[in-house]
Amino acid sequence: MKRDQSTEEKIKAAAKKVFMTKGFDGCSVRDIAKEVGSNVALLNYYFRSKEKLFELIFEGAMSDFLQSMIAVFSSELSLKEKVSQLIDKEFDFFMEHPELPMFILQSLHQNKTDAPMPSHFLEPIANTGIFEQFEQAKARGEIRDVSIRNVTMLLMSNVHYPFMSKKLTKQFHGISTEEFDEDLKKHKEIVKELITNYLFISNPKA
Amino acid sequence: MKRDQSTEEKIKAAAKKVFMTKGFDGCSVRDIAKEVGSNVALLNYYFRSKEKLFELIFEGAMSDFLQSMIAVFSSELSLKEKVSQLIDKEFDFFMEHPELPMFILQSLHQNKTDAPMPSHFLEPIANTGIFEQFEQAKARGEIRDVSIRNVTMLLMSNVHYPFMSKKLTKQFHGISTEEFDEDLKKHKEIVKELITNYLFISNPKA
DNA sequence: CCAAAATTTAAACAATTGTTTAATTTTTTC
DNA sequence: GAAAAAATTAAACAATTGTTTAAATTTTGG
Repeated sequence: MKRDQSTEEKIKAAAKKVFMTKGFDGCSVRDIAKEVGSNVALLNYYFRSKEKLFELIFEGAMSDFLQSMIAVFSSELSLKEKVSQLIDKEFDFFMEHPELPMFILQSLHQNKTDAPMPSHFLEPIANTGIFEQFEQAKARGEIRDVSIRNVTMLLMSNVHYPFMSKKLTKQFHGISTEEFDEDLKKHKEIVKELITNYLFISNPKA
Repeated sequence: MKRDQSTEEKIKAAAKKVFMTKGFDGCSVRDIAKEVGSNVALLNYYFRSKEKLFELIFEGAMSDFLQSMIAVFSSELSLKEKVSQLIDKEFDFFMEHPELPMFILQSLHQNKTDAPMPSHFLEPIANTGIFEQFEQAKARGEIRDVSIRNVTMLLMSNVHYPFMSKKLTKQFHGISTEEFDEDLKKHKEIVKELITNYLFISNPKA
């Protein structure tokens, strides 16, 4: 029956590469086939349509996107250490996959459907108990009286945006990729200090 | 010679609307023509090609994008007040044009050319003297020893990203547009406090 | 080794793409 | 008001789009 598992995987890898860099609208199925080194018909043989193939790639990307978050939240650390580690791990992760934030946000942005995020993405995060840990820390007066939604916005802004704005930032300051990467590293440290300083009250209950 | 200035403007307005929401690759010239309520050929009569029309729209968007920044920097305020006002004004501006950050970053991201930003965009900013004001404040010990590039990254991240991530954030938290807008307002205040607290040393020279 | 199944290919499909041509309508100019 | 210029249209163009068909090739199972 099955002859070569690797063909299906090769197509997925090529599709991921092409979709990530050019976006759904910015590429043709022939672009992907060329990347695979095969015929266009093969793509539809395995994945029915361009749209179906894209949905598969997007789901995988979204899963990766949320994975590093879950790993940190599942640990047995204090909230302060979790926040610090989250910033660290997410930065390291996006250093390896710098195109991911843009791909996710752009795909959602141009997605016609307002379909809600499937629960299999969100439940694992809720199941880490991070929300309860946050509310308890707030109740104990260890952190500021700020909503977790606002903390999330703060974290995502500072972790995702720099990777999305590489071209704008490089052109804006007229700097090289090396200089930009230096700025990225420094930014990570600034954000860690900034957010932990803001969020955590130095003398709890005092 | 000229009959109706408004036709050219109507096409530009339609192109702006369509390009902004769907992106260059996500729309056809016929989409724009339909938005205008006229023929496709009219677009090329006025603007030669889809690409030329897009470049025009993009340049205008980039100009708007940087304009609110220049207005604040040109004022006679202290650095601290400028930073605070910048966040305020940029937020208000993007409330009116929420699709602008995504359009700019996405267009740059998929732009094949690595052409540098034209100087007519950057010079007005440099001419405000903001860079000198920043370095002087640093020399006086009023602000932290952090590069202006890192401050820029901090500001842009927190000001642009929330408008780009609306769909992700709404789906992530399962909230309505009204709730999201409330979060946005709160985010603005948090960012103002966060960045000014971080950047400005409370007791200079001490 | 041979038939059946699975895989891969080339070719064609109708629809859509950006652009151009040429004709028509509207406006301007004198 | 008639000739000239400008604006607008319909139609066609070649190329590209996603998808399908049918034939060819390769692999599998007995």
